[in-house]
Amino acid sequence: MRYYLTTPIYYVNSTPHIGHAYTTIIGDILVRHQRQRGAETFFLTGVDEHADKVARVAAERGLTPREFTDQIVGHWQELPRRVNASIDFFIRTSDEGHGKFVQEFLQRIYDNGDVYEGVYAGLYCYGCEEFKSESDLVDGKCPLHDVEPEWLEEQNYFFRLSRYQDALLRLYDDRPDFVRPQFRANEARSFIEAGLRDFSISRATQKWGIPLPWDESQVAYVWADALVNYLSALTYARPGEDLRPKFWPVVRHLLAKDILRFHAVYWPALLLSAGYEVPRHEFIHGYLLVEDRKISKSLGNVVDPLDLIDVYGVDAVRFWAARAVSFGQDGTVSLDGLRERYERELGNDLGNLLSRTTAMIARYRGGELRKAPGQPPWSADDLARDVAERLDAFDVTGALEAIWTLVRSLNRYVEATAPWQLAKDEAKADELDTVLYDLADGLTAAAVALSAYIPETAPTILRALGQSEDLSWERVRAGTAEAATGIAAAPPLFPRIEPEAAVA
RNA sequence: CGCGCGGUAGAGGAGCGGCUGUCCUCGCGGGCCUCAUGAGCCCGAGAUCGCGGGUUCGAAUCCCGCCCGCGCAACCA
Repeated sequence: MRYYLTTPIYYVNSTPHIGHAYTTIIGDILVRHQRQRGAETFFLTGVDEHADKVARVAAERGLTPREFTDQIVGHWQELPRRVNASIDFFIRTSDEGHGKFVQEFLQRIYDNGDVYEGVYAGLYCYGCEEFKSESDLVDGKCPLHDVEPEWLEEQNYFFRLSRYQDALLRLYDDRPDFVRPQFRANEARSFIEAGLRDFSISRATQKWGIPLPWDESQVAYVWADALVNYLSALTYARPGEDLRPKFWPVVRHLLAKDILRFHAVYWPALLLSAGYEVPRHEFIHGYLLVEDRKISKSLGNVVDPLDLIDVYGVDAVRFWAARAVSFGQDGTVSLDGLRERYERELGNDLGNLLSRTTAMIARYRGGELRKAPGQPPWSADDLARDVAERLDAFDVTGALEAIWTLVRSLNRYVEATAPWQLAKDEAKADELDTVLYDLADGLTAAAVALSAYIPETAPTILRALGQSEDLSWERVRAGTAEAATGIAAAPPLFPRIEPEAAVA
């Protein structure tokens, strides 16, 4: 089994914000989970560097574009590290390997007769030396230069998107799960149905970019360059190895709704034209809308996710991202919400469960866990199947909720069996052993199941229970815990955070 | 105009044809426990599941209409 997952490549000249972290975190949860199930995985993220603005800013600073992006790409390389995303490769569209591949890719489209010369017309700002869209303008003027852009026409190359209308409709009809959630597929499909126009894939006025192989006076336009990263990375991520046979087309693209059209319409058409299979799935998620009542003093409404990690820890932020908003929908989140989740769910439900479990094993059995399975009122086996099914379908939130149901069951089990009562009665020693075992066992299974979400904390739980740190998915089952000794009352997994520190 | 999404207890969300409106987080009222991170558990108050029709033995869940909020409408990562 193979699983290749991508995030979009982020625009290098902007700043990482919570939304970028969100996509990267969710992607990592999916990949880590598949890895637990024994899949051979590949996880790709990176940056898009070929924008005219990059070249312009670089020139202002007396740098080459690549020198400039070398300076700012660090923020983006930092992002996966800080959210503990287990990426396999970080692509930059200025990579030599990418450029070479894009040229090959476009040449195939060209050879296939899908490219023709046409006239591209638009509003052009001479100050910026680029075309502007309506949304770029303020009061009809370029906000940077405060002048009205001029209508300009240039000769460049177009891709015959219109030729792929029927093929795309067939794709959507044959593969209802190509784009998920379903309502996004509907959106894309109705867009296609309304009729597709060819689009320009090159720019004559721009110099920073990948030259077209058949006309080096023009460079590839952003969408003809950036999307191809998903494929190009496979050709050079591991020197001397072509990963395409392994990971194409078992690719899953993760992206936010703003770039649905390019991924769900343009990209499959480009692939078909170039003779590649289309991706296995594209999952479109919504926006994380951060409620900015009492935060965002100087940063507008941009909350730096890295700051949140400093306060609450990476696992808490990952957990929150997966839990706070139903994955796929838009959702409003707040820093209060993060703190609540941290204290109530991670601290009280899970952290405290480990504390009380280990404390009782230490106190009543001198730290010895005996293998004495009972018939607890939950089924780790059902959980394993349910969670796997949900994560195969990108239901990151639902899968977590399912695991949390187990965590809550364990707390209820403690109350129902009252081990502190059993401990008072020598005749009930076996019963106590069973309860303690069931608790440790359930917690072991929960920790393994949760490890994709909270990769730092899960092994800590296993260690505290004297269990192996093996995260294989087969361990999410009843009776997974082994006998152990030397179990001591565990320190808090998610200690309370002082209010001062919590003010982000 | 068109297309899409949403409108569920005080707040925010799951649920999307069937056991009495079930569940989750927070808030509110009451109680239990003492293993534990001022943690845990139970009970309760609180909803005509936007409005009006229809389909069905049965609808929050499907269909039609309407109202309200949001998004998209093509070169905008």
